[in-house]
Amino acid sequence: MAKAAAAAAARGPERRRATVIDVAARAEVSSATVSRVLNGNYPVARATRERVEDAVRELGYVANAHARALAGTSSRTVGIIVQDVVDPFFAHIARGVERAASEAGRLCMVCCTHGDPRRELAFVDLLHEQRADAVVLVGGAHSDRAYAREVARRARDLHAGGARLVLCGRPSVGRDVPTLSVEYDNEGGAFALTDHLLTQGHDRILYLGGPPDLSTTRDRIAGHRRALELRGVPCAPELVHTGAFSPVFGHRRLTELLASGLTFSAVFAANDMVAIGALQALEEAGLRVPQDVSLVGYDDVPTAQVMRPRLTTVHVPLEEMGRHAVRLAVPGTDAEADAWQQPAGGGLTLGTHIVVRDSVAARRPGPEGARGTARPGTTRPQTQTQTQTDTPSPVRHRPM
Amino acid sequence: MAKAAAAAAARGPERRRATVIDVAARAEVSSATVSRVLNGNYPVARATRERVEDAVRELGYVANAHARALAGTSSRTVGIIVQDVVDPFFAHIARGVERAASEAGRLCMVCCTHGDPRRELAFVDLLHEQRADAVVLVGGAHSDRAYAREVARRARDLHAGGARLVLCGRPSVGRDVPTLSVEYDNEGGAFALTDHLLTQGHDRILYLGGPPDLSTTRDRIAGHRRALELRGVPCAPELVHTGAFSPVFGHRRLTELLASGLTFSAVFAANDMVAIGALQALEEAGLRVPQDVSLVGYDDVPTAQVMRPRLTTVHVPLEEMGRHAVRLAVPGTDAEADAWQQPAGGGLTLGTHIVVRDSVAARRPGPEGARGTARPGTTRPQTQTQTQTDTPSPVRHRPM
DNA sequence: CTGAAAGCGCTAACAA
DNA sequence: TTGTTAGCGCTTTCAG
Repeated sequence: MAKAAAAAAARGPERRRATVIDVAARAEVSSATVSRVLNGNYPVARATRERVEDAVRELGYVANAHARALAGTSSRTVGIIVQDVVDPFFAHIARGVERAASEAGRLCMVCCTHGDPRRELAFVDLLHEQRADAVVLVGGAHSDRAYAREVARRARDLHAGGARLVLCGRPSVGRDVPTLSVEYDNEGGAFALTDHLLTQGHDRILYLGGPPDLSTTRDRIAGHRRALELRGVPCAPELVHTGAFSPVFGHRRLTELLASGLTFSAVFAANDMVAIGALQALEEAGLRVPQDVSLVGYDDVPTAQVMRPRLTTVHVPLEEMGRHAVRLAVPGTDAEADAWQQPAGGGLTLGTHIVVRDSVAARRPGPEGARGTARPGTTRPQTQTQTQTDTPSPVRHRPM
Repeated sequence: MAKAAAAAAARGPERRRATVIDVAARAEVSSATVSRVLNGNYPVARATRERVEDAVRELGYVANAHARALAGTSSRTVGIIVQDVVDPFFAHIARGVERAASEAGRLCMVCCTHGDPRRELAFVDLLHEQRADAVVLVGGAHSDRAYAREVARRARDLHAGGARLVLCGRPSVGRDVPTLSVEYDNEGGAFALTDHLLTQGHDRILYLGGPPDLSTTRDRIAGHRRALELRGVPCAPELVHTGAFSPVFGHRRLTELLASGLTFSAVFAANDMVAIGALQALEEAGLRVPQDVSLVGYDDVPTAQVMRPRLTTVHVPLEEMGRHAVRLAVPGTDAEADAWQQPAGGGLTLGTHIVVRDSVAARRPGPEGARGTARPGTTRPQTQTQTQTDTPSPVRHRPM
């Protein structure tokens, strides 16, 4: 009788799972043979294999992934760190990551930070402990020097251990830090959106929402400003109100702003969630969208098509970003081979484009006044979604 | 020099992570002491501890969760198996699971089946291999004898190994199979919804969507039928059209049905996603909701409040279900202690209630006709969401 | 308070 | 084709 089995027997009849040793004993082979049958990566005589398979079945044997990971083979997992699984922005990226991981034979571990940078760091560590093949850090980063350094350190640790840190939708943390990155043209999308609004005659555009210290917010505002400047429209500071990325924020803040008497003819919501709240606030104030006020969002989550009026927004290839993130980092993919060559260069940027729907109208000349057009949402013929700008994906896109 | 280190040296200068041995050597203590410092569950002299902590930092040591799991302590992970992380129904449950897991100091592994029962089974195995403390199986189950047996077998294996299979929103797989379960009053919600429609004078209600062989669909239709029978309304078979749980299905099928000349005054969409598609089909056909046709959904996902008209639906405590699922199964929670006592009894059912919004109107007497009310979506005063029925959560609810 | 040593379950040389 | 045997990195008695 093998040592392990003997020890188990000595421990008494407590709950115990079958191990390779048990299977081996039952099939009257060695543990190595069992391993070979299980992994199917080595020739095993048919009869032997069948005996082992029977034993496995009879014993209800289930391999131990930890022992397996410990004994050499990779853990076959990838980790993803997001703020919130429910937020469609993150959910879609997570789906991409999960799918690509699963296609690469990996399990996906999801962690939610709820916006706390410390939790984010802690999760990177946790995932590192799990020996994830890749850790994907999703969404805007807080622009904090010390924080970036912490991330950089972890990226190096991960890299030293054969794993990869992938930055998805956030800026690099340093010139020669071994991270991979999947970006989207955040600034360009914002530029195109504001330009669209400008073209429609809006010159007082309220920028609403998004945590002020987040890279995402910074980039979107940058694009917004660039468009403004290009048309020589002054960028009034009282028209920029950052805060959060939620419907609640959009609703609350816009309601306050409306009450304060601030004037504007269009609202650039920092993302679609904020736009949802903003729309509600506008409705409650008796303002029609787009007749009285135009409204745009960002991200193009599915709800944008369901809202009435349907929301004009910027399409971001969320799921695709997630897929690329793991493709870049996980062994067994074409992209991966290259990625390892370019220490800090493994970055790709996907294009964004605006999607014109029904929430923007040309600015009316007078202060108030009926525009004889149809009300949205009823028998009006469906306008097909129009693509304003659309660049082939992995190409940097700069509408101008 | 320690054995491991020697072996490593022999292996050459390849990429290698620091281990407890390395840390021990550097701090000039034994590996046992390092372990004690790391886990902080044992008294260690202050000076020693500090030496170890320094060594850890200097070496960039990161513990190996697999070795840890292997050496006895649990893997500290829970697994969740859903169809799709993007679908709000699953996303919300997943959020509950993730939060509760994280509160219990566990990592959460998410797997997506995309509706394939075989993938589901495969993931249970995978999660078992990972030695997850709990595996949460979410959403309706395919009513298949053999399949239920497979699930039952895995539940027993898991249980034998000290883990738990939690059925979330799906029926038990057998009398004395050691599963835990978190249900919601699916049938009751459907009953209440149909009853509401009936009360408004609708007697030809189209039931639309949901995979026909899914337990969820079966239960919802059962509630629908019960309400119909109770009021003596015949349940016309041509008014039940199952299929899928997506907007696309809702849109396509309803468009066909409308073209076919089928008559009905209300649509009971199998869930909110189907309702979204149905609404679009209705609009395209020039029918107003709720003036011409009433529409209800199920699940009460956030989008239901954003749609115009806002959707009347059944609220399901999704996130709460997720939380309960892990509470029940994971060591270190109050609920958990009891759960282990009751082999197959660890089940709780949360209540559902309908949420009345703007998508249902009393059936009009004549065939066509203007109802002088305002069009939805503009300056109309906001009707606050009304709660029709609402039972305290963990109590079985049966509107009647 | 600290060290020595025995595994946890599996894989991967290396032999046979 | 199959068996033997080292470990993988950590926790945990059992001594000291």
